[in-house]
Amino acid sequence: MLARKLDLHHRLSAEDQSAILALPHKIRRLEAQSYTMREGDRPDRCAVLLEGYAFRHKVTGDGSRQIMSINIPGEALDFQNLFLEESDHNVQMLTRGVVAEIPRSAIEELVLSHAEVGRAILIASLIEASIFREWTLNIGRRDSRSRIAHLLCEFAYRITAQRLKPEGFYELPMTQEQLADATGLTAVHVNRVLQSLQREGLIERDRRMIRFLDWQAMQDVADFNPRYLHSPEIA
Amino acid sequence: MLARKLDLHHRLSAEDQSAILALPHKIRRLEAQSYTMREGDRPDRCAVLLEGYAFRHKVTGDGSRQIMSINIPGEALDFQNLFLEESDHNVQMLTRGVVAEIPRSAIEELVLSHAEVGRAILIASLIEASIFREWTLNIGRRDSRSRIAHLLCEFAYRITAQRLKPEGFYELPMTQEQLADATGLTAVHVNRVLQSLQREGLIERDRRMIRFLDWQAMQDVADFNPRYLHSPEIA
DNA sequence: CGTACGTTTGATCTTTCTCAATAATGGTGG
DNA sequence: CCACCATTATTGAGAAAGATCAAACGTACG
Repeated sequence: MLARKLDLHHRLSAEDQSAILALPHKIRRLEAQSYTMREGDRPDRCAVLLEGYAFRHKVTGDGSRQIMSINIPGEALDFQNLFLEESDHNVQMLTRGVVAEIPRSAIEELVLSHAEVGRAILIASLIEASIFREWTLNIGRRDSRSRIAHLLCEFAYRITAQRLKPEGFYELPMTQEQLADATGLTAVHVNRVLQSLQREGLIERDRRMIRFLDWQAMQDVADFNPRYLHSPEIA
Repeated sequence: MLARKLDLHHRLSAEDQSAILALPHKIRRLEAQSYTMREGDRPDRCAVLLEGYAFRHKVTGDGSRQIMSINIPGEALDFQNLFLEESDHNVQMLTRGVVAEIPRSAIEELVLSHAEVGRAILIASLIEASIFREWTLNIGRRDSRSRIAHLLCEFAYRITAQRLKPEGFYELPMTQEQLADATGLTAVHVNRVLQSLQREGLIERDRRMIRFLDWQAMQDVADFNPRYLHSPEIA
């Protein structure tokens, strides 16, 4: 279950794979909104997301929230924290879901005894860092229309690469307020932009389902180039 | 020279230290604005910054630039790229400076033979990722005043922690246009905000020199909490 | 079937951008 | 050392994107 799902973007030997498989872990079912890590916590375990979606966020002193990334099934939620003393951000479930929790000590040992696994964890962490950089560009330098389109493209691309997407449409399990917190906008403005994308025939919406009517046009509006995802697969 | 400067935020054994010391490298003097890495390049070496300042940035399709971080002496510039196939961003010198260039292959071997060094590189990369996240929060959720104050605080804090700062003031080697590209603002607005911080007696400026007149007040304006820097030292 | 949460709409306000002009500054060649 | 040129900083006026506030409308779920 664990090794089949854990996506490390890096080929591992059978021996390394079975070392991962042998990792002690506890399967845990989580409700939407529950935290797997809070800013200030000492990380003592790593959750691997098996089902459902999660997100990372931080909050300013005056209480506004910025979401810094979305996590999809197959991704480890806590590599960003596990090797540091103290978490600098929150990790929260977007939907209900299932995680496998691995004790920190087991991973520490694995990394020291299996250098290639350490390398794989480094690579996965660096790819996430690349996503953070793209989000900084997105929020700092694109207008609201491109920003939102970019988020939609990234999500569609990633779930497609992970073979989680059925057929031209998908569920984006985020409220408009969460979308706003991910793009540095307000929920009201997100609502208006979504409506305008719909009016122009780029997407269709039903509830939280999004259907792309023109993938190429969306990519153009979004200024989306998947290079930063460092994905071996093609969408 | 190399190991004395390379700052890895992680204690290493004498054996690991001397392995780093033994790394083949070439000292190179670089002019301001010169690139050490461009988006799309295959990373084949890692530059360690010995003198001067550098920055990371990306450019949107319509040509606007977003700076994602500043690097100061002692930091490795290319851990973010070295373990991936293709660079997803540019790294450029802010000032003239000196770097030590280490071949990728030498680092790859070192990481596989010295697991603790690999761990140190992972930690350094994760700290940089934490800085990316804080910048996303800064740009997405703080107003222009806090944003700029935050950048000034971070820079002051980091050069202080690295013992590069002389005495209450320091040179921030950035034009107002670069400051704008780092904060998601325009140069004109940066100019006005700097003047207002000065008018209110928070900072003094002379050329690119910045003097903090009230460190606590600046931290308050900036909503600056150094936790995200994961720095062992105290400022 | 009521309540809490999320979405949509309209009106108005503010921050920040844009455009354009002027003033300083720094570095360079003579 | 000085004149010149390119870059950077500063200022003002007007425009625009997105925020804010407030209310109404839907919808899911207990």
